[in-house]
Order: sequence, then structure tokens, then C-alpha cells
Amino acid sequence: MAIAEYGNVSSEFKLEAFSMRHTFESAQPLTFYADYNPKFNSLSYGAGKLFMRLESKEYGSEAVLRVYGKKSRVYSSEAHKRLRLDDDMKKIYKKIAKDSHVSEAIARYYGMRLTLNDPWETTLCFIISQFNNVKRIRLIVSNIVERFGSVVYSDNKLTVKSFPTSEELKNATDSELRALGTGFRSKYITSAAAFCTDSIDLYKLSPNNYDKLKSKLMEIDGVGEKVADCIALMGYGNLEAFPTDVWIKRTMEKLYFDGKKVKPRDIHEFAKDYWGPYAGYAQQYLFHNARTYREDKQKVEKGKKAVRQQA
DNA sequence: ACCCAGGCGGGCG
DNA sequence: CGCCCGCATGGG
Repeated sequence: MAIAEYGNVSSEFKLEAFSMRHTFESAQPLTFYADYNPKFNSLSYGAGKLFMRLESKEYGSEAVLRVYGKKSRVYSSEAHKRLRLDDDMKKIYKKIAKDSHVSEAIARYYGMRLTLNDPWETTLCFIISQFNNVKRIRLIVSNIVERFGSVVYSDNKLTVKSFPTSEELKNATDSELRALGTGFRSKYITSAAAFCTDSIDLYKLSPNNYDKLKSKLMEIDGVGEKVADCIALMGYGNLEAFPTDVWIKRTMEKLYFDGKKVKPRDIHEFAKDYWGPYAGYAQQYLFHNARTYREDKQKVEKGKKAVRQQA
């Protein structure tokens, strides 16, 4: 879909170090249900009650991001917040590129931003992420949006739905959720939806106190330390958080612990000491690199092989 | 057929 | 506390 078909340009951002593609291919909550189109470098999604449409043109290290929509101020501030456009990437890169591991990942995925997502959306996405893979997480999350979200835009070619609130989900039945592929996580979803509607206000938690935020989040059923770190990082923008999943654990052991098996606590300690307040950005670059670099190399090899066979 | 995926809660020592 | 296990589902 060419985004420009759906309304006039609301605002434009001229940016340094911004890559729509790397941001939206790096497995963050928005990317689990936003409709990203690599051909036009554009995307649409239901941001609360808004139909968000974005398009980015990138030339070298410079980008022009266009936001479409009539209520200019609302749309542009939403995009600005969600894509963390205030982040000073040059400064952040300087702080985290302390070795070739991180600096090579930055070179490969230059301009990739962390995104700032709605806290409840982030909670649900990462409850679903446990013991799962990214492709299936995307499928399940988009199934949930399709089944329980409400329509924010519709015409004869396109319908866009919003991410359901905890209230909209708390009465979902177990079999309804399992039918969407959630599996054993279904009980966590209904339990978390009820808890976040009735017993805790995610929108009133302070994002700045890392330890306190994390322990509050871990009161939610289905949220352990790793998921709490993901929510702190991508739902609250706490850049100290360092989610330690299987990819990061393997990568960290290989790169910084001489191949030895270590506990997540050791990794957290190292990350805090080494990257400090921007550990979360280092994590996102190492994570995306670990997940995709082998894959990219395989594609390149496959392409070369096809060319050889043609010749 | 077997292994793995952005882990968690519960049970046991 | 720390460790170990089962857990649904689909793709490589």
C-alpha cells in the first residue's frame, strides 16, 4: 500500500541516523502488528484511536520522515514519541560503541531506534514472547488485534484496528485465546488483563526508577525478570534495562565471558558497568545483529550461488 | 524424526 | 534462595 493514498502530509521530520527498515524489522512491540511495507518504506497501524501512517525517505545517513493525517499536531507528536526522535544517536553510539562487537552492529543497522510503546501493549506482547519465536509472536499479536481490536480506519481497500486494551481483553475466554495460537500463555493473558484493569495502573508507574519499576511489573502474572526488562525498556523507555533472552545470553557469553556459561545476574552486572545508562540500546543492537546477521550472510551466499548457476 | 524459539511458575532440596 | 521441569505450536 502506498501510504500517500491515505491523506495529506501532516508533518515532516528531517533526521540524522534514522532507519525505518531496521527499526521496524527489529522485533519491537509496534513491529509485531504495524503493517510495514519495505517497498515504500512506509507503515500503518492503529495507535490508540489514531490511524497512523508514516513514510520515510533515506539518503545515506539522512532521512525525511513524513507523517500523514489531518490533525497535524496530534499525529506528529505521536510519531515523535513512539519513534524516540529526540534520541541523540551520535551521542548514544559514542557511549555504547566501546568495542568492535557493538560498533559493527551499529554499522550494519545504522539508524535503528528503540521504540516507545504503550505499556499495556508491551506487556501483552512480551507475555506472548515467552518460549516462542518472533515470527509466531507477530502472528499471535496480529491475530489478537484482528480479533479484539476496534476499527480506527476503514475504506473499501483497507481496515486498520487498534491494539485491544486490557479491559477489552479481560473477558476473553480460554478457548478464544487458544484459537489465536496463544497456547499455554492464554491463562497469563486473561490474568494479566484483569490485573492491569483492576489492580494496577500501568500508566501511573514511574519510568525512571529501574529497580522499583521492574519489581512492580513482576507482580503481573506471566511477567518474570526478562519480560519485565523488555517492558521497562520498550514500554517505559528506561534505557538501563537489559533484557537477557537466549540470543543475548549466548552472544554475551561468547563475546564478553570467554565462552563460559554465566547467569543472567552476571550479564546484568556487566551491562550496567560497561554501558551504564544506555545498556538498552546496546542490547537492541546486539540482539538484532545476533538474530539477523547469520541470516543475512546466508541470503548473500544463496544469491551468489544463484548468480553462479545462471552464468 | 528432532530441535529450537525475545521464559515463566511451581515444586523440590 | 537456586535448580529443574513442563509447557503449546509451528518452522527449519
